[in-house]
This record gives sequence, structure tokens and C-alpha cells, in this order.
Amino acid sequence: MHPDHLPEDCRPISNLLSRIGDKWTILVMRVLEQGEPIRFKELHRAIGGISQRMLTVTLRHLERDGLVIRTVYPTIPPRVEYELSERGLGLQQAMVPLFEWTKDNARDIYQSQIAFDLAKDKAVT
Amino acid sequence: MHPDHLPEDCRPISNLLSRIGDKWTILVMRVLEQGEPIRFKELHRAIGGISQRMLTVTLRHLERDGLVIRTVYPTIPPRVEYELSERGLGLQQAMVPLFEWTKDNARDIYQSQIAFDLAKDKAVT
DNA sequence: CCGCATCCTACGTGATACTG
DNA sequence: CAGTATCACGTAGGATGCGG
Repeated sequence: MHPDHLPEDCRPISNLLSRIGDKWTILVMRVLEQGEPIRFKELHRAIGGISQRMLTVTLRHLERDGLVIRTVYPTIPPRVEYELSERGLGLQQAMVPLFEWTKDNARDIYQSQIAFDLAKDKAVT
Repeated sequence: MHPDHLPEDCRPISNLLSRIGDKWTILVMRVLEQGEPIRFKELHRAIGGISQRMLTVTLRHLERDGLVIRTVYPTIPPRVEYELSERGLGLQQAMVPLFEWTKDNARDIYQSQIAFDLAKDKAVT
């Protein structure tokens, strides 16, 4: 059922992108990029529009992949801090060209989409 | 509802990654990367496990973003060829570091996941 | 041969309320 | 403060059959 007979490089990349390509991961990593450990609540505020649940889920994924480090201080009230790991930092750096490309092409892509949708509508008419 | 008050760079990047980060886009682009125009059926065979529908959807998205070029030869039977556009090629190149990073870190990430899941199970016990 | 339309299922996402 | 549990919803994805 899965593309097992593809060049081996493709699936891991596709899998990785599927995970970091979700709705929030990039946003979270970008906030974490500052280097400073940051608390859950701060993250929640820094990232607009994310629910508590999705922030938790996203952080768990990142932690599971060893991309962020989670530190718990068993105080009362509890205090939990998140920071990018070495690996996470490396991923950030690997994504820089993609960031650049996106910035350079976002407008053109948007134009293409408009044009495409327009042609579509005209075809219907 | 959306993270509108984030640094402007983040959302477009997140959006782009969401689209190219889906299950098939990377795989399709990788096959297209060869440079040769390629027919639908060939693509379908080259990419194992993809349904006809998802291949169509994926190609439409890529076409809409101006990343692939779709050429129709109105012969009988019909002949449709796909190839990477300039823009698509640029995206490919921008992703090279990410590909490299993934190749270098895939194993470590996998290990982290195992360890994480194990710790989880132990916690339950 | 190409790929669109339909139906259906699974999962990601979000809102809310509750626990340590 | 941090995180879990529950429910509800929308979209992605897969299977199948039809049309150009």
C-alpha cells in the first residue's frame, strides 16, 4: 500500500516533510529559534490562534523526534520550558534556503493560483 | 482564528510546507526531477502505491502553483505530459539542504522516536 | 489512455471542561 | 500553570465507476 519500491531517499523525506509540514510545527520552531528556553504559556501567546491541545501535540511530536528539549521544574505551580535541540537547530538551518525561496516566490505562486483558478472558471462558462 | 499577528514570513512558509508536505508532492516532484516530460501513466507506475485520484489531485496542485507544466496532445488516445517548470526546479534546489539533512538525520530521529515511545510505555508500567 | 465525479473512511484540528 | 479527556467537524485520502 505504501511506496516501498521507490528510491529509498524519497520516503523518509516525504515523511519528514509531512510532519514538519503540518499546520503548526514550523511556527513553533520559529518561535523556539530565538534560543532562549520558553515556557508553555509564552509559546501559546507567541503563536496566535493555536489551541492548547494542538500546541501540546506539536511539542510532543517535536520532542519525540529529538528536535526540542522539554525541561520540567516540579515546582508549584509547575514550570515547563522548551528549547530547540542541536538537531532542531540543524533542521532550522537546513530550511533556510527553503525559507528564502518561499519569500522570493510567494507572490508569483499566488499569481499563478489566481490565473489558474480564473482559467478554470472561464472554462466552465 | 489564524495566526495573523505572527511575523509575516511564517505563515506563507507554513502554508507552502503544508502543501508540499502532503503525502505525495515530494515523491511526484522527485520523479519529475529527471527533466524529461513524462506521461500520466508512467508517473503512476513510477510512484508506487498512489491512487489515480491522488496523483491527479497532486498534479493539479503543482500545476496551479506553477511548479509543473502540463501539456496535452489531443490525439487519440489522449497523451498528457508533465514536466517541472523553472520555478519547480528552483524549489527542488532550495530543498536540497533539507534532503541532505534528512538523509543524515533520519536514523537518529528514528532512534529518538523509539526511545521516546519506550520511555512512555515504561511510565505506564 | 487520461482523469474526473462520487462515495466513504480516517485523521487532523478545534472548543470545551476537567485534573495534578 | 501545564496538560489530558471528550466531543464534534472539516478536509485528506482511498476505492470505484464513468466520460472524453
